[in-house]
Amino acid sequence: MALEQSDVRSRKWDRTRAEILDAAWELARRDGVGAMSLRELAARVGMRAPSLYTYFPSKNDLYEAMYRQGMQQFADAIQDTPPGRDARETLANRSRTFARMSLQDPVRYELLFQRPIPDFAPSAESLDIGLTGLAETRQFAIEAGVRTQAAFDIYVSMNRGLIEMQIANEPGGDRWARLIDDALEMVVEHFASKPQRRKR
Amino acid sequence: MALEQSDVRSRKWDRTRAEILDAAWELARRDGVGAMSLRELAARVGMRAPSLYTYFPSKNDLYEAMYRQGMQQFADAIQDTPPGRDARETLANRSRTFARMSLQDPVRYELLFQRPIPDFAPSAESLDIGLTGLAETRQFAIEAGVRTQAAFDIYVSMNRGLIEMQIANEPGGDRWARLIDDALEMVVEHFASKPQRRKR
DNA sequence: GTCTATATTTGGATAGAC
DNA sequence: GTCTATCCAAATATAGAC
Repeated sequence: MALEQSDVRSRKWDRTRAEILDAAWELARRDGVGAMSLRELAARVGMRAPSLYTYFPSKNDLYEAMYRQGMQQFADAIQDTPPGRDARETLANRSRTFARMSLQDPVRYELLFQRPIPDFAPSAESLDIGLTGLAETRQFAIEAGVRTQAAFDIYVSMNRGLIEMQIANEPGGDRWARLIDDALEMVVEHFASKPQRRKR
Repeated sequence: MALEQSDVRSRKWDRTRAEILDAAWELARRDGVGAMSLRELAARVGMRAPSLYTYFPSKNDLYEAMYRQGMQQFADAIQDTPPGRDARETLANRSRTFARMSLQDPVRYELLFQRPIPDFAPSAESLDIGLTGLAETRQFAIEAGVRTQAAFDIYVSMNRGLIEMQIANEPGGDRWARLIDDALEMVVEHFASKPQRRKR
């Protein structure tokens, strides 16, 4: 069954759009996400700047597409993480995946979890992409004995703290990254080994 | 004993410079440290942009002055932190001071501990300002039972993680900030209550 | 020391021809 | 869809008068 012409056209359009997006990530990795210019981005895909507007109505829409794609990559990776023999292992595996994804591409981490561009705010729809995986992870944490929201917040902050120290102070190294497993196990052990009170 | 005329002049120059620096912090707090323009900064102190060059040779020199000042404020606050009854309390007090300073002015935190401006790198001299206080804190940590560099890195990362989660997700709130004391105590307890092996 | 005027660069975005 | 040409805004920084 032959494709409609409009389908062919839109598939080409999609491919070009994806190519621009790839080039945008490359450029962001080189110069920082805030220092990316449409002129240079266009040059990288063999175009002039105005042609980009065929694919993205504005620069913020480009950021939005990058944000959504990055968020989707995180969500996919988290949900593709193999479960362990118990909830505690599954939680550890997911945390490792999050750390690996973060360290693998610090610029993506920056765009998703810090606020590097003052004028850009991701859409609620894009923000939602990660919520399902996060809710699942929270359930594994509960099963692993990290029961309260506060305990889970500490757990997540421990992971994030080591990741951000690694990225900020020694990108590409492992001084902080190599501590992640032990540090997270410490948190789980702390909360799992004793009953948690609801209030203090 | 009368001041030399050159002293009078330089004191006025110092005052104006300090006034510009204050206005720069105000502006950075409002717009973000990367979105600060010299035109608006000048307007805030009743000047035109070119006049600022009498006090700062370039915008990067202004950033450098801000960085140094912010670093000095952190160093002073840390070293003015009252000691506790033992090393563990002193360590906790210092960590609380660091967190309080961070949350009190997130833009200062950002300038000092993240890299918000791609073209700006602080001088080695400015970076050194915090080193003495950090080395002292490390000593208190050792006395408190947080002996290895890795253990101290985890301790610091726990504090930083909670601070950054608070700033990034809920500036002005306390969802993560209120967990700092307990989380840091958990880390100290973990390392202090058992002998630490040098390697794993 | 401060000003006006301006150089220079760079950015996002649009108009309209092809 | 892509281009050239251009607009418009904003930024840092400098020259030279006062």
